[in-house]
Amino acid sequence: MEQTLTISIQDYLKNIYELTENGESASTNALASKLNVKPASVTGMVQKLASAKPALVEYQKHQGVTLTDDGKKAALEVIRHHRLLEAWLVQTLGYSWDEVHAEAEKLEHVISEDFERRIAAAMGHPLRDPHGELIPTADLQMPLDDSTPLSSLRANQSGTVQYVKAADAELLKHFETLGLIPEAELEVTGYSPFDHNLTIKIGRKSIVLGLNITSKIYVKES
Amino acid sequence: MEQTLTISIQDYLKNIYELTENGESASTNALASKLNVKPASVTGMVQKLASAKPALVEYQKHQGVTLTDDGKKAALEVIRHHRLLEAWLVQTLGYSWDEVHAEAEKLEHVISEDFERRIAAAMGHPLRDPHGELIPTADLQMPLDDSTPLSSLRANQSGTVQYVKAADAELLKHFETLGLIPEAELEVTGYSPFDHNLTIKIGRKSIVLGLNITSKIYVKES
DNA sequence: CTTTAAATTTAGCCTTGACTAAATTTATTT
DNA sequence: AAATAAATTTAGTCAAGGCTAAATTTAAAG
Repeated sequence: MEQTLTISIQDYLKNIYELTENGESASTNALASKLNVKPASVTGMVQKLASAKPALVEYQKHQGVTLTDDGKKAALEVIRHHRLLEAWLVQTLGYSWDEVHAEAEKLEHVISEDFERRIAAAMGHPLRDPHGELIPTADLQMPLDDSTPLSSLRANQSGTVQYVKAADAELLKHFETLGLIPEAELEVTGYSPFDHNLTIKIGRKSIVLGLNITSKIYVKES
Repeated sequence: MEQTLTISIQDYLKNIYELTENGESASTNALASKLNVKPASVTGMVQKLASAKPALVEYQKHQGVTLTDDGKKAALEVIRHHRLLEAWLVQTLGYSWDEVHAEAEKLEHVISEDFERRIAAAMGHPLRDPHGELIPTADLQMPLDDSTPLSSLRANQSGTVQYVKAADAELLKHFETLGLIPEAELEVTGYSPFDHNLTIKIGRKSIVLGLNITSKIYVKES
């Protein structure tokens, strides 16, 4: 019997935010598997969030959930905490790029606004976390992203890696080995229209990357 | 109707530790008022802790609680977290001496052992927190204290302030104003056997302190 | 030694947020 | 359009960890 640890409202909101970034609404099932909880439990919590004093989500039976403005603010608050913490842990405690996530995941829920301000100021109000993800501003707006997936570049285009979208540490390590880390500069030297593979030059080496990778590396074209 | 926020087991253990440092056992009532919880709730939790897989407390009806070795280890773990965090927050984020407590109170429960090791190492394994309280060692022993209350000194004895035992920020500020902070050096110039007041010289000023203060300032005689 | 007061425990209730199983709705096939 | 499959919701259960009120112990006072 698995111990059934309880998910915070903040986690619900954060995950709804992530699932709805594409404009679609989040399904009960998707949320459930993201949160490691049964769909029925999600339904219950979502109903509660929808009927909270200031409603945090918009919810219609069988139609999925969306965040209200209040809910979105709360979600961005947690995401800001998370990303600032990741940056902070890397910069001051020498955490590696792929170790910070779990620690930030726990701290994000308990730090004060004062703590948030202090670390933001100490780092000079960074725009992106160590993965390159955008950090919501202090007034809880998500900055516009001027990057595109590496997979959208073609031969002779070049750019600077902005961020790397990978959940698991193993993949992150792999990217790091390839040199595909934020700030890295690269140039596309070849494109295979058949399988969408790209040949890129990074530093002094030339490598071929499949779509599974090029769709996860975001670059700013230059 | 007050919202009834739930107290962690760690908080129970930490507070039992503090109440039993004098060798006595902790009463249900004392624990209840420390934790802002009703005595009946304490009884319930204490019974649970006593019958946990490895028992965390020793408990006999109407006799109060004591920590088992396992319970003491868990308590010292949290206390170590708390004190390391206070030191860390003061040193790296410029928190003032009296602001750190609340923040550390929240963080102490969620940081990983890795985080603990990192901040301890970054600070060079400090012995005391910013209040001067001893920090339990990495192997969870409470170091011996070689300090005595200022109230035990007499004329012509002098010492260095080790720590200041005050719960509320207001009192801490007062001590700070007087210059009674860790590392400060002072000399006792007078003693009134009637009311136990001490006249001390600290820096270039001379002040008279009552027992209410001298019993809370701990010094290392020199 | 009683009596009264104070502290503690018991018993039963309430809320939260999970869970399972059954019912219902929506979506997909044929 | 009917039948089946997949997703979602409802209903009822459970464990935690608070709470209150009543019962019981221990301690203090006369």
